[in-house]
Amino acid sequence: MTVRHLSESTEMYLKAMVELSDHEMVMVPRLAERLGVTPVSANEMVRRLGEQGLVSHTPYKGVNLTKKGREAAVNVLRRQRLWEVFLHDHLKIEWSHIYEYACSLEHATAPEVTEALAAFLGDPKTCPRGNPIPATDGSFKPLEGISLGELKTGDKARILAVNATATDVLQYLQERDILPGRELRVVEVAPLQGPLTLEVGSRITALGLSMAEFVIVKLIKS
Amino acid sequence: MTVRHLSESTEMYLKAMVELSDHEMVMVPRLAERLGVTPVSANEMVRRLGEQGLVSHTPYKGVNLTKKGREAAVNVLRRQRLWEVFLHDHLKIEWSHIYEYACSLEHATAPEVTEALAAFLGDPKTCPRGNPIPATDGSFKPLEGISLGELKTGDKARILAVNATATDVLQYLQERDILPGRELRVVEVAPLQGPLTLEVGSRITALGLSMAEFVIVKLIKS
DNA sequence: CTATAAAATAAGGCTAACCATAACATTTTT
DNA sequence: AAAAATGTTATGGTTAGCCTTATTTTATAG
Ligand SMILES: [Mn+2]
Ligand SMILES: [Mn+2]
Ligand SMILES: [Mn+2]
Ligand SMILES: [Mn+2]
Repeated sequence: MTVRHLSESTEMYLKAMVELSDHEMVMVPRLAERLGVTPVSANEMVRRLGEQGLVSHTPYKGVNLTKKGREAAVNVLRRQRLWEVFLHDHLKIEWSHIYEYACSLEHATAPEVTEALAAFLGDPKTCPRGNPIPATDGSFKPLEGISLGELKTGDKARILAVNATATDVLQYLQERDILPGRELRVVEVAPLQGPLTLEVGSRITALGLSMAEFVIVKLIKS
Repeated sequence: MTVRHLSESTEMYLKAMVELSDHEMVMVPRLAERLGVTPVSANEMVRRLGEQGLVSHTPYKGVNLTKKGREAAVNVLRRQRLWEVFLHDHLKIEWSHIYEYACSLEHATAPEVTEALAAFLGDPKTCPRGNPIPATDGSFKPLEGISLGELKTGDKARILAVNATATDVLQYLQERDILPGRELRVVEVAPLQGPLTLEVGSRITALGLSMAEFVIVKLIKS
């Protein structure tokens, strides 16, 4: 019954599932990509997670989290985002590095430490990448935003969150001032999956579609 | 040349070696006890550590750290003790739990995080268990104290450090106010490895020899 | 110097996560 | 309906860390 200690790998699979698509089914090869393993390895792991009652897999349809799995996953998210706040606000670690470091610490954090950290930080509601921090009971309101990649030429929007995880991608975005809170305007959308041209604070930047997928925005004016 | 990422297990073996006896040789079965593994497993691990140039093992004489191994070990100590300070002073985690929690976090802490944490904490010199915190370059002055088990009846001493690691042992000591900074007097030393009777702050406590070994004191008056 | 205790090694096993390569099943596209 | 693309499974590996049981080697105490 009690959720005994889950391995780092297990926690990363579960977290990847909420990050990729909360509640919807995820194809196993998508999980594999996100986690940097082969589809065969991801299938093996999904079988193990299934045996532990953390996920359910319908072949050719996808995997999703069970109640138990989702609880564990959301708890990992909580730990990760609390550490992100600490690393950013208190340790003054560079924004583009905090995800990576928090992603290590999250697996080494006991419940008592998690709750003490939350209290120390003043129960923050948002992490530096713009995402909501789940409460102790697992509740959190997902962002009501759309991907930057869905905007059309001329649209104006405010950046809500940046969901990239790779440090180099985060650094690339940080250098271009594509950060939570910033406002932007879509100057042009190139055809054929081409790049977006953006104006962010009087600065013009081109951004590939795959990177734009990571940026969650709220439309201000279309 | 560069010390790439060492596994948690590797770091724990190295740390155990400095904790058990800095610079002196350690018998492999002593390491095994400290780490809670069988002597066979410890021997296997020592072989692997030897292959990586972290330790050198002379059969029937003992193991010791190489320069490279000691550097890595001391760095683990630094991380551990910095986290202990954070957990104790900022998160207000109960004293008897901080070793255990810091012992998880230490392996998940990148150099940049370690240094930022040290700066945040104001470069503390001592951890809540009384031990010195090694500097970035690995330097630290070991405590010049003796084990509480070496005291004689009538001796007065001040507790410098408590080197226990098991949470239940730490809790036992905490309950009896056997903490760094406290002063005590040895009321009686029972013969045949028997317990010590101590007076700690007007309170009389009996303490087994094996626990007394964990307590490092400075003799005030004999 | 020999008996005993302690340390080490040999041998065989286990599990969690990974890998590659190949075969197979299903869905999607044409 | 067939072809192509995608997802899954089968098979056989690897590595790090653990385990047990049995044997061998060395140190040490009498
Ligand atoms: Mn992680
Ligand atoms: Mn540890
Ligand atoms: Mn073997
Ligand atoms: Mn197999």
